[in-house]
Amino acid sequence: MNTSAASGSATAGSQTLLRGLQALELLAEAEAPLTINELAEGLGIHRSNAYRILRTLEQRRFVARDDAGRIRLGPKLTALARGVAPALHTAATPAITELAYKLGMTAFLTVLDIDEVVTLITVEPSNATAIARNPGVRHPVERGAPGHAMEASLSAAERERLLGSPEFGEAALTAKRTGYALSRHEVVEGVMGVAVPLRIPGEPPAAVAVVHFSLPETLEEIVEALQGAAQEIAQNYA
Amino acid sequence: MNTSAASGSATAGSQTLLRGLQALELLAEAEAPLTINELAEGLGIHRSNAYRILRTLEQRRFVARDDAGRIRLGPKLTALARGVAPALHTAATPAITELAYKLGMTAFLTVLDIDEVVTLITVEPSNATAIARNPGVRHPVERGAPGHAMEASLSAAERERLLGSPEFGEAALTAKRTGYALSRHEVVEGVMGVAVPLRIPGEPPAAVAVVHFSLPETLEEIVEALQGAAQEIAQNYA
DNA sequence: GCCCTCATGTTCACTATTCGAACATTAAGT
DNA sequence: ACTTAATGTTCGAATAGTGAACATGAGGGC
Repeated sequence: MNTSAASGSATAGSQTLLRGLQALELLAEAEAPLTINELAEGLGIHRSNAYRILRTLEQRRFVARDDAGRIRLGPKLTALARGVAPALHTAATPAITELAYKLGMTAFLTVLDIDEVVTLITVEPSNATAIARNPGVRHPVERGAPGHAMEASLSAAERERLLGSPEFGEAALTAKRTGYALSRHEVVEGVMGVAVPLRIPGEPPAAVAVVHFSLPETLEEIVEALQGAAQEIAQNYA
Repeated sequence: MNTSAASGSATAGSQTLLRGLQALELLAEAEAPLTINELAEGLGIHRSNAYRILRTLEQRRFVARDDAGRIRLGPKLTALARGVAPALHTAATPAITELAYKLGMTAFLTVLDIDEVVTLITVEPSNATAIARNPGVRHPVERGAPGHAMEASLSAAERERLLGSPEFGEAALTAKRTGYALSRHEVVEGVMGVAVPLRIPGEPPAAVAVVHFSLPETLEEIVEALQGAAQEIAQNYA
């Protein structure tokens, strides 16, 4: 038995746990709840194994079954997600909120997860046209202002370790020089983003950003506000 | 080997997966990142097992190690949490936002996870004094207006299956009659909550709620706005 | 410098745990 | 009533998990 991992004599991982985690990923990606057959097939395992995994996930409330017996992620995961970078969350929420209302734009905080940008906090001021970049949204670093800003905040060695090469991208080099990053249409069509990096020792590389529909005249003001927010977060950080 | 579960001849769960999930819970509850020793001890397992579990969790990015080698939950979990009740999320976000701005109070959506209330969505209008009830916050059903409202929306049979007894609490009975629930100081000291139930077939019992510092004169208006939001969500639900 | 201690990480033989074919059971078509 | 399909469980064979013991490295005191 070797589904490409978890075997071999070297130091491997745990097969059953791996499959359980993959089950969670599968359920998160599926837009509709899955049946056991779909789950077993998706994992490439026998149904009876899927059952054992399911029981365990259910027992810990990571998943729940709806009226029709279909399997879906449980609210427990939302609770778990609260444990992601709690100190950063606490330090950043007020500053991001203030930023959003001050500029009248959707503001957010992102962190770098190896080679992916993950949105942690989003605040939409009431007057802003809704630009959905909800917490949990994820995409490669190469796209979008926050990605460029975070890439720019890495040392060559860090970049190599995380992204596999020490050579910075065009946009990141620009951001390294100017201290902020810009993007157009890179993540959401028709939307522009501005971001500044935020590095806190012990926390992953992060960025503070806002998005808007058009290039504002007041780019300098925006960058200043972003940098102010970043500083405030760093200071409030316990 | 029987750490109280995962053994026996009947239909049991998976030991390794169970421990992996418990590791995630442990990391979520710890306010600071853990060392491997702490993790192994917390799980009551040998260090070498903790390593294998850790490797697997790391491989899937459920956890990450910081510069000091300490273990913390990864942003991946925030991404996963996006898969929790996505249809409900989509249907509810606009209505909750509108509600918050209309009433000038912190508004939120909760769901019932067996016997616990979990907050899924929170919106704070700019003028509201910050009342932190962030997504993922969790407490027993017995406390708070949303809990009472959701309890009231259950049938006796459902209540028995979920909570172990078919006998409704005082507050839930009141809510059953009036159609909304009230609470004071039950979750956050000095804060009052108003909630209405929201049942959507295929989704867990939910509630729409707002919180405020004092009992407003306009309770009727608030209840009407809440009911309006609940209806809107039900209609937008795909 | 040297020795001691504590924390991290890996190896390997033994066995508990997982695997999956086969068997039940219920539901929905035809 | 017969067929197809989906859900759930059982049990011996085979594999993946367990933890004592072995490495390695980083301080800390003397």
